[in-house]
Amino acid sequence: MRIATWNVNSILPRLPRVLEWLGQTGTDVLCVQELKNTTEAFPVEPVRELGYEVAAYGLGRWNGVAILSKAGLEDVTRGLTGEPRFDGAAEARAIGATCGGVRVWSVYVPNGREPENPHYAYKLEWLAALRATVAAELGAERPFAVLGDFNVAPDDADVWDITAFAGSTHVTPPERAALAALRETGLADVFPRPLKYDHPFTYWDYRAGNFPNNRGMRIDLVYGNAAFTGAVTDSYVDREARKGKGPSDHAPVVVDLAL
DNA sequence: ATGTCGCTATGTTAGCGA
Repeated sequence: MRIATWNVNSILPRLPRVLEWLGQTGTDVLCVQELKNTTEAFPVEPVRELGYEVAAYGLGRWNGVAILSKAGLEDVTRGLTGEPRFDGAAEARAIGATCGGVRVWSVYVPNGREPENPHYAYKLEWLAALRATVAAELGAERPFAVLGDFNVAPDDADVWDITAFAGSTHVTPPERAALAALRETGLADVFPRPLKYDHPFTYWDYRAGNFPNNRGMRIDLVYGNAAFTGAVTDSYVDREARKGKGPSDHAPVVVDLAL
């Protein structure tokens, strides 16, 4: 089974590339983030024509997550248990489903903006709710993984230049501690191969030639339990999908499993 | 580092988020 995660930065303008990529890679289960649209506006038909079932969760112009599967799609859950709101509003940042016996969550963790911004406290609260939701669902038997845009670089090596991140979100100790607490429920980082350079980045800002200069970050992650990681045969970042006309600013992370 | 992209309303350009 091939499972992947991809922040597409709006599903409608990205649809041609997503469809082409699904056809090329034969991905069985794709976790999508940043739909930037409502559940109802998700382009279900063209995805269905490729053989995928779709579970989408979008509330408007921001956020939005989905799971596309041709391995079955059951027990869909929208939102986290005890999920915090921001500025009084619910946001569509998490969706879970069981696909061919594997429980997957597609998550889009809040950005945090700046450490002083209320969005940063919201980010930490959101990660705590993710941990609680995961802890309640985890079992030893069933393969389980949380995939998505975590908006946290787990290690200094996961950004192109740690000195450029002084005072910034994505690298602060509380954010990294929240990831560590998530792993402590029984999950491990499925570390992908880079297809180029020494270190796998998954996101490069559109501006300033960041992609050609490889000024990237590894913030799109796959956290799996032992039943999941024990079945992994390969994992890589498909940086080819960041190239060319009209790409997302994120590349997909692909995981192959002997399941 | 802030050079781009996508979205919406204030609407054919500005402001916001990332």
